[in-house]
Amino acid sequence: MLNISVPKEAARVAPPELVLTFPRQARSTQSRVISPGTTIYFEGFRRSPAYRLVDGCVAISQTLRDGRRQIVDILGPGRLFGLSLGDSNACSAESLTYTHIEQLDDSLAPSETQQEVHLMLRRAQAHATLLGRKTAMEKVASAVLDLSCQFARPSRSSKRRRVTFTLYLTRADLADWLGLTVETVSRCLNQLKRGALIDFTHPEIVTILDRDALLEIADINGTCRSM
Amino acid sequence: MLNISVPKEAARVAPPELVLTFPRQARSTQSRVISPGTTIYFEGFRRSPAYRLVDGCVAISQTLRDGRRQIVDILGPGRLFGLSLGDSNACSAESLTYTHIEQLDDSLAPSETQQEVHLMLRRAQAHATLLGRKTAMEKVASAVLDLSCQFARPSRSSKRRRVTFTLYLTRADLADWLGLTVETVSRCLNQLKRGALIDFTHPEIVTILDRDALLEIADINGTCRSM
DNA sequence: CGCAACGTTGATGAAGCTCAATGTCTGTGG
DNA sequence: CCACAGACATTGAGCTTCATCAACGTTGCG
Repeated sequence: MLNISVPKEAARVAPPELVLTFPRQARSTQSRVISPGTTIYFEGFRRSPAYRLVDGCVAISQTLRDGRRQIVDILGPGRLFGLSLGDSNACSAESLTYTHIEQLDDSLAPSETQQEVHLMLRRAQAHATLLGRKTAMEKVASAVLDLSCQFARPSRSSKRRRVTFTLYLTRADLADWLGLTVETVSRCLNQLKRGALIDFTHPEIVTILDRDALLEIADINGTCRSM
Repeated sequence: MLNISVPKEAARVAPPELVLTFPRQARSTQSRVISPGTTIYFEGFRRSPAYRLVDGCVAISQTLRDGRRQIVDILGPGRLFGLSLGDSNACSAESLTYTHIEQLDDSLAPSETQQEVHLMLRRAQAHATLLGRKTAMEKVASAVLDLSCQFARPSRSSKRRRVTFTLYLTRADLADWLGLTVETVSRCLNQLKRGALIDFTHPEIVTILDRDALLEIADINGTCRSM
């Protein structure tokens, strides 16, 4: 007989009260700062407007019926999102920190949105390769490099190779992004720390100590290497 | 110490002689049929023209340095591909059977390519969720459903629920698509067969016997459910 | 303080990988 | 026609990686 067990997991569906609504307001560009953990739009619901992420961090995710969640992309400053075409959102979007977003009006140059969609696609493909074919260690190294590019702080002394960035993702977010568990993510990060490839004292402020070694492990294929 | 072992695997990089070249020819739509296993364009090389898949099956894939391969999408009749923007291909494209493709000229309605890019993105996101969060059984069920939609044969008697389709992918291709191994794919397919959800006598002609049960297992999120 | 959310660490278990043997099908050449 | 080779698929046995379960540490906040 066919005996298929669904992984048991508490339903982890986001509470719908948190969904963001903009006050009605005519014409001028709507801009606002939202708190960590705000759902900007929700998978399956009527399509939302598009946004520009001015500052902060947003996770784009999908959720299976039983609550398993997959973060499909992590967005940093400058990225656009909510550009889908259908009449419902394919994904949810959630802020991971205080985040400044701007609602896009229709006057945006189409080439800009087109470029963003292509970027999303390239990143989604690279991420599929990561999810399907990389080991836990490789996944974590890739994630650290990707995030260091998107969230690098202007290094005050510019001592080369020592990029520091804020990790807006919790270990659980990282796990949902990388197709791992919290524990595995934690173990990998600490292994990288012990190996002196990265450093952190607070769990959310990470410094890259040996970028080349990380690149070596991550086996990155262009997408992030060039970032 | 940091002890990261790379999965051992023979380099599986495609032989470059097989790369497709079109004969130079002015203006008229170029159309041709290519053999199974032909590389239409190669990851990292100068960007190719775009194509329409008239008939057959094409795999879009990426490869890690050590040869691990991830198939990022499987295309059936009607799909467009090679639409990337950069100046090199992010992925390779390979035919999996005798495949009729048409080179697109620039006169194509931009809305059509735009729609295709959005479709690619939606599918890549759904696939990321599959790769990161589904079990082997769920992955295989999802794949069977997806392929049955893209490659369903016109059923002669239209007895409902009994869709039959040609599985152009080998077990190895399925494994590379689903982030599994050949053996696991084979075991799952045979388990579905023993459970009478699908049937096949030849390994490449598959019949769906219980679509609802497959949907139940696959936990599909819209993308394919609606197909 | 005491609770809640998050992170770390260790012990154990299982899903899926690896390795190996065998089966099936197709095409080729004697 | 049959033997054989090669590619692909199946099946079983054992092992590895990562998930699960559990305990404990840390931080921040009412």
